[in-house]
Amino acid sequence: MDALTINEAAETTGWSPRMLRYVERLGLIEPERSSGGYRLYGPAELQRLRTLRELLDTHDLGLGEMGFALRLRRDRDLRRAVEAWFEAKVARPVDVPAGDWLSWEQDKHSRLLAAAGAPPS
Amino acid sequence: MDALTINEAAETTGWSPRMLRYVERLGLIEPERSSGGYRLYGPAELQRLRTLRELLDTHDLGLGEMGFALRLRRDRDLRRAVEAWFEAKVARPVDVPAGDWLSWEQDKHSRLLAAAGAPPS
DNA sequence: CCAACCTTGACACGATCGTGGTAAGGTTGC
DNA sequence: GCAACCTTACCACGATCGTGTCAAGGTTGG
Repeated sequence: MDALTINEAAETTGWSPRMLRYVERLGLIEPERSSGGYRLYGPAELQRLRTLRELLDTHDLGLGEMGFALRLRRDRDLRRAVEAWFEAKVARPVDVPAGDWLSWEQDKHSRLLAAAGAPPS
Repeated sequence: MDALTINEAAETTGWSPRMLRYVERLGLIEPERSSGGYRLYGPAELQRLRTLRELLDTHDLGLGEMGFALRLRRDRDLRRAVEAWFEAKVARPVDVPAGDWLSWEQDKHSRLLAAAGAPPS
């Protein structure tokens, strides 16, 4: 057989079965299912589980943070919005009439989107 | 005067003073300081505070997640490691001798780093 | 067919997050 | 010089996270 059930996968990867289900719910590793609904972990999933553990340990990350990273890479709008916000720190427009910035509402947002493009730091 | 103190900034942005300090501790918005140590919020910071609020609301984000996004964009190693892990989901090598993958320890990591490069989804 | 395993769902519980308050002391500006 | 504001540093407290355990029921395979 080429696929392990959840307890076997837990033993060879060091994760607990509970955590494997949690990791799946975060969308990070979603194993195939048997016709009856059993999770089936293949070599690829097992390896990814091991490297995931290593990634979390070496960079002191949490699963939630990896879940957010996944969201970032799946949701293009979100990614662009977040990047735009950070870019604004650099690409600050100064052509706003003094005294007017208090009423300068966030339609600036669109301007930010137009000015996309990250300079190599 | 062109810069507001923390309470004034709080009033015009809707954040609480407490939260402004928190946002600062996360590294998201770090206002200048007066010679005596008072935080001084200029137009740019005020605008960023407003757009930050909007970003969090429209995408249902938390400050912690934005803090992580900041980490991602500041720490090149972290960003590459995270990306490499996600890329591995796609760029799965199959040239591992069958039955041997159980002992295939995570020195694969280096291979992953070597195989960087995102295909346009 | 039946023991051993898996499924989802619920309750639990310490740790961290998001947010507020308060205290002790320094800064500003009229 | 002094009232009003700011600073940092704590204690607090509900909410969520990470993780475990248990219960009721379905699946697998010899």
